[in-house]
Amino acid sequence: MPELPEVETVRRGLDKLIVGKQIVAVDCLCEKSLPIATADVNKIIVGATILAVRRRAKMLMIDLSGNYTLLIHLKMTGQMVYRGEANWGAGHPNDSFLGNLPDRSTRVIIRLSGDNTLFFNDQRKFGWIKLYPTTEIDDLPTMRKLGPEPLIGDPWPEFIRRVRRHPRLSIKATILDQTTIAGVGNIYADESLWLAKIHPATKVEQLSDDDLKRLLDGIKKSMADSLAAGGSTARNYVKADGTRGDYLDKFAAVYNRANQPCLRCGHDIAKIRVAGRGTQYCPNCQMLQ
DNA sequence: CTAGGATCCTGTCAGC
DNA sequence: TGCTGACAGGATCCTA
Repeated sequence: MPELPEVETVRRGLDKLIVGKQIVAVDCLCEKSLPIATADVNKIIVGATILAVRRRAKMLMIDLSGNYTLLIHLKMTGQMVYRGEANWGAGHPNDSFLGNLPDRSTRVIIRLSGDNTLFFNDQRKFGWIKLYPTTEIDDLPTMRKLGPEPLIGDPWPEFIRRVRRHPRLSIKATILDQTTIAGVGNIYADESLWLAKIHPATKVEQLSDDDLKRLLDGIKKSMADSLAAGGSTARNYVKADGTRGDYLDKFAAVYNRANQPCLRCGHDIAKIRVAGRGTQYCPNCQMLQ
């Protein structure tokens, strides 16, 4: 699912397409995906104009006129697809990008002025769209606790302070924790650990500040590279012009490459379980300390 | 407080 | 073919 680069890719797409448009109607096909009272949907969302699209960690914020904001999390399988004057989609990669919509993964349909439509598709129903007064967003506990943004400003001082809070935890579990650093998921965890030559199961207390500096650099590099290409997807991605690209062949050094040769040393990439997640790494380059 | 595990859902794939 | 279990890129809640 969408990690930071993918969510930022969604944000950039939506920013171009929906800002300035009015929400004409909202169709809720799955209550769990849109836990907002129908009365509020009709009173607050319908009729509002979209002012801005923001992102923090893996969450999207769509600011509406009337001082309300839609807070969106795509979780594992959420995606946004826009149909109308443009044909665009980003998020979890599957054929819903290209097929007729709505389909059986469609959870919410947002109808916009100018006969445009925004589909929120989410196969596993883990994602959601919530509504808050704009001024309350920053005060939400989940927002307040988030670690620094990897690609904004200098995250290092906060990153090292927050990593060191968990000396006995594996480094992979630590960086997957959104309160350590924002936006890292399973792909970028594995990729950045490979770049830094750190075994995913290493305890934090075994790592030097230099190790952790390399790891943060790896997080920044893998995310920046992915973002430059329009966000990764495991199988394919649909670019703004509707064509498909293949991320993994170009970027991923370890993710989804079990039993294939390490791009650095040629040793077979191994797959193990760390922090309850499938974990790929090079047993030769990434030694356990 | 910490760390580990179960859990929310649907779909796909490997193995029998 | 049909069944079963494992697994999937997230994050929260529960337990010890």
